[in-house]
Parts: sequence; structure tokens; C-alpha cells
Amino acid sequence: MGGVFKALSDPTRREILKLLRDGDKTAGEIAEQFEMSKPAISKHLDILRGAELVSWEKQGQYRMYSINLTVLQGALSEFMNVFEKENGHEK
Amino acid sequence: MGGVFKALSDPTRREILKLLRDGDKTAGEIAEQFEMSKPAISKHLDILRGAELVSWEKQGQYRMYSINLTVLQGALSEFMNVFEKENGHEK
DNA sequence: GTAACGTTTAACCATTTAGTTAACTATATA
DNA sequence: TATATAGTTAACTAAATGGTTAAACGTTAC
Repeated sequence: MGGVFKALSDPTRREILKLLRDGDKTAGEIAEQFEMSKPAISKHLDILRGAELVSWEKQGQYRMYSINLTVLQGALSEFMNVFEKENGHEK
Repeated sequence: MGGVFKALSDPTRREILKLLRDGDKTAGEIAEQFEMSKPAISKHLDILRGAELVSWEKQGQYRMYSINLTVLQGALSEFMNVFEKENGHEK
């Protein structure tokens, strides 16, 4: 879960996740939305994938990326749980 | 809010927050819980304070740190909201 | 006043991070 | 087969990060 927070610490990566929230996109479509180079975006995607926040599947010569919402929500709500009231966080 | 994720990206800082969840602590009491030096912890505390995740108040020669739960919960739930279903995230 | 304590600040260092350009791999197509 | 397209990998760089030790700053206590 540390990987998730590391992945989320970069604004570009958070922005990529927001883009993917609206639907799957190819690496190129994602890169278009940013001013930086494609290799830079490719590395961000690799970090997101390392944290299992996104996955991709080959579609011809494209890579179609999608967000793993359950991983994102799971990691964040697990962390937030620690700070909830009414919870002696006994475990 | 970017500052919050940056602050949360380090495991030591997340651990500090968990400690403070159980009650306010002085800088020294916090530092005791880790193997690293006091200056290192002091810097982590400064980053947490920069993100407004903690605050402190002078108590004699001590600094008593406390967690700002509302900031933590506010930032995380605002971010998570973006990824909730049933929400066209119209804004 | 001075010595001890609690904590931060300063200066420094090694590693990681986030970007670049160039080269490579794989697919599609003329 | 050759060329264009999509994307990653490699090599490199500047800046940020996270740690160290030493010095400084306040407060407490003798």
C-alpha cells in the first residue's frame, strides 16, 4: 500500500487517474493531454501499473489503459479507516 | 492538496500520523518510536505541518504535536469523491 | 550564571525522482 | 519489403528527498 501513496504523490499521475476515470485510453491518448514527452508519460504509467492502480491490455499496436478503481478505493479507504472515530483500531 | 499526498508518500510520516491518532505527543516522544535521528523526525514533522496535517503548541520546553484529522480526512475524501460512482463529477 | 534538556536549523551527502533525447520493438499498411 | 505509427527502454541529467552530524536556540533547574 505504500506503493499507492508513492504513486499518488505526483500530480501528473493523479491527473492520469482522473482521465482514466472517464474511460479507458491508449498511452498516446493519455500523453496528448500533457505537455511532457511520451517517455515521461510511459514511466508514469509504469509506476501506476506497479502500484496496480492501472492495467493495460494490448489492442493491436495500441496499449489500452484502464484504472483499477477497486485498488484505489481499497487502499485509500483502508488508510482512512485507521483515522475514523468510534474505532479503537483494535487490530 | 498536492502537499497532502506528498506528505503521505513517506512511510515514516504515515507512521507519525498513526501515532498521533492515539493522542498528542511531544517531538521527543515521537522520535523515540523511530530508529532515525531527531533532526530527521523534526524534518518529517515540518513537512506534515506544511501540509497542515499536524500542528503543535509550545508547552514549556516541549512542542506538543497533534494531528489535524479534519484536514487529513477532508483531503482524502475530496480526492476519493472524484472516483465515486453515481457521480458524473459534473463540477 | 551555567549546565542540562528538548528541539530545530545548517551544512552536507547519497539516493531517488522526474524529465529529456535517442534508440529499439512491435504492429499496421502501402 | 519498406515505411509509418504506437509505445517502451536506455542513457543521461538536474532537482528533490531523506538521512547524517554539528551547531544553535529556548527553557528548566541547580
